[in-house]
Amino acid sequence: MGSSKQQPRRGNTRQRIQDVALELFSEQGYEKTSLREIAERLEVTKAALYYHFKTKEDILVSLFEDLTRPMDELIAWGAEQPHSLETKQEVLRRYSDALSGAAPLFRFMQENQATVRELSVGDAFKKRMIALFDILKEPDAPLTDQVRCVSALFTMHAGMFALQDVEGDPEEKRKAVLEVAMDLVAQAHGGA
Amino acid sequence: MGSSKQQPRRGNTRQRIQDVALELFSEQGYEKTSLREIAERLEVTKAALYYHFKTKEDILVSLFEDLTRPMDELIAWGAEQPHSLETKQEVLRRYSDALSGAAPLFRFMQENQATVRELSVGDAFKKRMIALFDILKEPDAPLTDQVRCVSALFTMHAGMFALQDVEGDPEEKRKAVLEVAMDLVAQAHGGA
Amino acid sequence: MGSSKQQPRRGNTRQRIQDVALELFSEQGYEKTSLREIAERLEVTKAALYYHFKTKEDILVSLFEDLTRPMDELIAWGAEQPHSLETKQEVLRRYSDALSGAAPLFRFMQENQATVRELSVGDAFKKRMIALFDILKEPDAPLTDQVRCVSALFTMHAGMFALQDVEGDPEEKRKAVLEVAMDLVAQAHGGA
Amino acid sequence: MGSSKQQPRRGNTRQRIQDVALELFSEQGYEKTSLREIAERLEVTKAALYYHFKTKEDILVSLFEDLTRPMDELIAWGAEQPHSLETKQEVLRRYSDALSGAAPLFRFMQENQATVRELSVGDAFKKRMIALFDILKEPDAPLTDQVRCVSALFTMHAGMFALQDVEGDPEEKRKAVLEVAMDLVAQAHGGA
DNA sequence: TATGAATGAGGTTTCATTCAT
DNA sequence: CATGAATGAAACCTCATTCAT
Repeated sequence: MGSSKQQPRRGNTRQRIQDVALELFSEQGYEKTSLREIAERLEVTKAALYYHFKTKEDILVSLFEDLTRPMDELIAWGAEQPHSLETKQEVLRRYSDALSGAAPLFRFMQENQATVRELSVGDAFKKRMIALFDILKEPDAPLTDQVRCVSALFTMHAGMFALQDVEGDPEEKRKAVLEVAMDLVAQAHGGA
Repeated sequence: MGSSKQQPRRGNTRQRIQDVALELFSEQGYEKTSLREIAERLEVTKAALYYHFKTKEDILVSLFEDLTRPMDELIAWGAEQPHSLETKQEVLRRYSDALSGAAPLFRFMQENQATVRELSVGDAFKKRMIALFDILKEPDAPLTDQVRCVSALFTMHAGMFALQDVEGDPEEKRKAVLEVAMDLVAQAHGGA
Repeated sequence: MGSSKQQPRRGNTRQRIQDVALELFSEQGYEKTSLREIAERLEVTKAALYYHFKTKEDILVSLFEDLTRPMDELIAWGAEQPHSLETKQEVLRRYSDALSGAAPLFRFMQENQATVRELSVGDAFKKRMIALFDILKEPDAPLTDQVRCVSALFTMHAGMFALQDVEGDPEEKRKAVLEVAMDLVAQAHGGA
Repeated sequence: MGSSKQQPRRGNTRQRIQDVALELFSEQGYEKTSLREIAERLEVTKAALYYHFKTKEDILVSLFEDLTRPMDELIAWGAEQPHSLETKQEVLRRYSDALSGAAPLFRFMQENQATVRELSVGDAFKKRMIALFDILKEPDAPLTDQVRCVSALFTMHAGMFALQDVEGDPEEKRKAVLEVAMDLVAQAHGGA
């Protein structure tokens, strides 16, 4: 407390870097966000960033690892359940929750696909998508129903951001998005 | 004619720049594609690009303008039709055609949203999306149906790329995507 | 003519970069010479260096290629001659001439072996040494005579610099160095 | 003793730093070896190095001082002896022994002359060379014989490394090198 | 004896852009 | 219609070093 100009910088710097980085990455994109910018916001030198992370990409990787753990667990759980509609719905419900806990990261992923594709997190992300897709779709579903499942996924990822201009409270939007996704998956499940 | 060793290279350089640029932009992203790279592929100097285009962004703008004209016309037409289901379906059908004629550009738009948002084409793109959305949705549609319309749009844009790993012939995929989009819009129309 | 501050910079920049680089590399070493330093001496920006050379190492490579051509030819010639003492002496004589035409480069090579070993020119240099060694030594020479040949080579490379503190005219020093080298090789030739 | 998981790590850290540093310096060169690298190999932090040595250069200086003491003594002894051939030969013999006890350091000195020249050890090394040279050569020896003495020195320093590719057992190589050096000095002594 | 956290200076490289020819 | 030469800004990253604990 008090007005010491230079507080002793406790052990939270790593976390603060992640916070600022995620904010900037998701606002401006990965390439357009320079380490200088991140450092300046934190009133730290660039070299300090390199004390905590080996490379720029490493910052992103760390964010991804920290924020997508719940999804990993969810997918692992889902993959072991029976392929029933109930399972699928439960997965969607929980996925929706997880998403809103890591919204900025997913906005980032959505809007920086070209960049992310070349990065190691791109692979991880793609694998997750495929795993989810395999949970939602029936083994020999016709093309149309496969599209429905993909569409459900996209709707959940992009829906929130696309609805930013639409008036209404965020929680209601989330429910609406979830409902449409559930619907699509239900149709695909029935149509098999 | 005469004894030119080089390829004919008529007044088509501008076009060739656009072709290569679109290919690279959509493959690697806008920021990761340098003018040097474009120039090298064309076996031309960077300075030559500046004879044909004022800036890097200008290349992108020109691509956008040239390739989205059909959509502009479609939207203008659609906005004047009655808000019937038939109109909406007709718009979706024609939009699907237009999309497959400019697939790389749309892939680019989809995968570089963060970049594009700051550029002038970002605005134009967003306006188009909103215009389309206004054609598809009923004026006072409930949130869920609005999501369905947004979802239909996203499905069309992203569907093709998302289905790259799924086996099947492209034209059939396109039809499947269109069918799901039509379905969503029909539900939204009926549910109003 | 006259005192224009900024002469039009003719097509000699590449050459001037090489000159300055060689001077600095040989004075201070490769790692301790920064591109900033080279650029400043030439009153040019760092980026200009990159117009003419792809990397820092490339500058060195170009120097090596340009300055060691005569040696390559000499070695190629020597390899085809009979293994007589006359051949060996002729090679030494001509090598001594070639060396004094590229003295700064060889001083650099001598004094930056650790650095150069990791660089592509290191390999080229080593190969040349081995080729020369093979010309000078008899196929089954005893170890001592092999050492004499190596020693002759080293004497020629390092001799000039090591004698900097000794008083005397450079041309005479060169002759003395050559004489000792010739002697060593003659002993080795006779001793086989 | 006790249940320490780590290696004993007594008060020998200073020594271990020197060992690793010498290994890396001689393998990669002084500039290319960073303190981070040394610290990592020792599983210690960079700051720990600064507890034992004031600067990076200090590590090198300490190595030099510790490893060249025998030579200092040898040179001091030699300077007081009569300038006879026997003295010279004795000096060479003992120098050869001393060299093989500190081979990596001398390899380092040989291969990093450019770097070392600016450092304090450079001076010390040069002074030693001159002192040795003064022992080996006759006061008014003709240029050629001076070259022979320099050459003898170079042969001993560089010979071992240059012969790495030649087959044969190290101890025999050392003897061959010594023999050639003795020969050169004998010629110089006789020729005066 | 050592570490954790940070700094300041500087390194090489890349980029979009300009302009005289 | 195009090139050759260059620039200024900025990028990512590494290094030796410091200091409170």
